[in-house]
Amino acid sequence: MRLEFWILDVGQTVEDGVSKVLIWGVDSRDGRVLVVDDTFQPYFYIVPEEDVNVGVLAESLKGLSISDSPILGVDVVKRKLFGKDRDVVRVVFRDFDYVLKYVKVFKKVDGVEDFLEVDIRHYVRYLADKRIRPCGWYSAEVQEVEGLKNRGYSVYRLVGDLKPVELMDLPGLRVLAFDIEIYSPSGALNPEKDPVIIISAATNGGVEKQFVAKNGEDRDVLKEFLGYVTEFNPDVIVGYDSNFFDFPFLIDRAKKLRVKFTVCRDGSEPHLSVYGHVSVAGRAHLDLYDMAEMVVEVKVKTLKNIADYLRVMAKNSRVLIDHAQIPKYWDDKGLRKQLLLYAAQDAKSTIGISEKLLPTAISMAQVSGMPLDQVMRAGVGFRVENMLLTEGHAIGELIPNKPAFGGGTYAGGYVLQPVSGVHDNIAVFDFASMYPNLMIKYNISPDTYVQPNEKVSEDEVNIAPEVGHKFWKEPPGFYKRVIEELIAERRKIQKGMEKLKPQTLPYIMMNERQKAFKIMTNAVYGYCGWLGAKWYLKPVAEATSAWGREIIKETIEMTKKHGLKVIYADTDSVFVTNVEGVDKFSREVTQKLGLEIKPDKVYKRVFFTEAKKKYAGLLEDGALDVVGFEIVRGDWPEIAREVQENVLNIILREKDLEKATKFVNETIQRLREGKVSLDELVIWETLTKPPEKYKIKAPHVSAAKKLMAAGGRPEAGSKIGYVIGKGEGSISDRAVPYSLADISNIDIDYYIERQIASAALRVLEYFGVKESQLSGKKSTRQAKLK
DNA sequence: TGGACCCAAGGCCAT
DNA sequence: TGATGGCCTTGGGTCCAG
Repeated sequence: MRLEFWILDVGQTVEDGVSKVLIWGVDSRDGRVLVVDDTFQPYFYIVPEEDVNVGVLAESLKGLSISDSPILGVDVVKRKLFGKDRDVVRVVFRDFDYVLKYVKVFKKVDGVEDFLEVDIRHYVRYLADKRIRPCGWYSAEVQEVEGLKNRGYSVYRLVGDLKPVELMDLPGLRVLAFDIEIYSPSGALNPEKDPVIIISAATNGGVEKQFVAKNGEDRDVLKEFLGYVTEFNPDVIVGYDSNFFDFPFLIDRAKKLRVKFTVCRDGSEPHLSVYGHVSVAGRAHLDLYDMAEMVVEVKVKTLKNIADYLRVMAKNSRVLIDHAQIPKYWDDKGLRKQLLLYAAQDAKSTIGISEKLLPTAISMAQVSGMPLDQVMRAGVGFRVENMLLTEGHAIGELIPNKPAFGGGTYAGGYVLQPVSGVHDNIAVFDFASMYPNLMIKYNISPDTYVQPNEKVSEDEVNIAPEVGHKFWKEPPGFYKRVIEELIAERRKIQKGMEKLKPQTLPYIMMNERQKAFKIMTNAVYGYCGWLGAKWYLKPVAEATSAWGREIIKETIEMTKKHGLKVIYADTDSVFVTNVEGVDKFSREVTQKLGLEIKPDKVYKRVFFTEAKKKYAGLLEDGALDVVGFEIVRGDWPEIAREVQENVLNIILREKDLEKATKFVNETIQRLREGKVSLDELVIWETLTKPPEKYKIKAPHVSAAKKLMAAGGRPEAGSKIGYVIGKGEGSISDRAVPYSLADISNIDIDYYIERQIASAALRVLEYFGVKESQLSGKKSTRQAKLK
């Protein structure tokens, strides 16, 4: 029979010595299905030493396989490695568990130089070789496996083809959000001792559930929750920090209570998988914290902050309870209601966030070819690499092993020193996707790179400026093909969108998809310069940025010839005086340089200091656009950012220096009078490693250590919020964690001098305002006292 | 002995 | 666990005038 289904998750197993690929999905009749393919065999390649006869080598390897061996075939095949033809030996297995064992055996054979593709997981290879992408519709010839009813899904065996179906719609996915609360008087969160008092759940169908401990007993909480998961049978499970908190705690707690934690579709228990991800078989588990990274506007990525930014909850109905207060709220019968409400809101926020972000995750899975539950957990490099596997296989390129060493840094984009001051009527032009287009134009790719010692005629190759790397003009390289395909796909989607109504689900999905194509296109350059990339080749990255510098410098020269003044330029953009004829200029640049340059925006007025990568301007619609300044930085306290924003607004809109200065002084006055809340003074910084591993003394590290002393658990990746208190010693000595701080013990002078005045003067200094004109500076104060 | 100056570490942002 | 360019703060050191 034929089965039409949408791929939700992909896994693998070995049964009776046979490798099987497990494809979980939702069929076109809203049924949940598992399609098993046992016809695809794992394999790897052996590269012979030079001067070794590959046929002889293959024969000698064949001799090593014993009668009941899992080896199904040893053949000589033609492939390419970095564009060079190679004859290699392909060894096919029945059971992927044997691959590494046989690598050890074959290593000892004379004439074997290297092994390739031994570390490619079976299902990853399956998807790449067969060009199957998760989160898409497929049609398969299958046979139902009987006797497996009443599991909430049907099982099929693939007996024929499996081919894509052009369908943009999504199946009716069932999404479950969950969130747990722990009763831990010590605050140490120990699953051996501390019960799970509340599990809150919310579904995309609007159902909300709560499983609450009775008399502090949590065995039933877990059991009832598991019962509900089985009953609702979700396709997608979402949490917030669920990879590192909710799931690990529940798994450990269930072990302690001897409750089988059966959240997987097949009744098994979840396990820790690649990229530090908790994998739930048959369902896609997404930790939305992984997606919070994309929300760059939110600097401190708590569930509440992300939910508020995405407007998934009504703000005024919020209950907020500090984690340390949970035991108190639980113990007090009067307060417990609030705790239950708080817990319910967390689950509701989580399902709300998932509704906004799931289309993005699905699109990234489609474009990268990675399963939905891994794609947002995996780094950008792995997403690109996964996408490249498919194309590599299609053109017979072997996947290289990661380089063991080498590398080093190389020069990047060119940044022009800005002309400082205020400029009126400035147009900004951008080269659209500059690096990918350069890679296409000059055929820059790991398989077109010409080794320095190779003899070539100059008209056969493109030679990069400054660095001199050469790339064959023909045939089209691996990257060129991939990038052109990505661009073409994106155009196709954009064209399809023209027929759709905005705000509808199909439109939103297609918009997310075209964005995903753009993101992946632009990520190829970053990938090629990444030391962890299998296709890492420094000259590829180095040549791309060198051509980029050439292009932007030529553009700057052309601008001058057109009589336009260049105010600033950074990598792929130029800021020029906006006069009549700028359109002609951009057409000429596009034509002469063979790379499309487009007008991006126009500033009615824009301000530069002497610093690069910092400017602020008024756009034509009147909005203030701030780039690089403290206003947009998460490591400056709100009070300083607010002052700077007001100063910039006053200067750009009203050109009123006195008014701007007055505003700063009023804020300083407000701070002195204690009319400022602690929240406005908190400085947030990320702990990038455990506090004890820092070589230096720094305020956020010192604050983190104080937090630990008070029972907190800051770790690598935690955002530390701190304020600077009064007293003796360095700033670090006086950094106090936000939660332990007292507004009456704030070092007012520090905030005035180092934060408010510092941020304000960054702008005001260019208009001649001196430090001494800002009231309450320590120096002036001391002078007065004298 | 205190201030000027320099540098490395660290974090975040622009592209 | 994509890249480089760049700004800025902090702490710690040296040098030197007084």
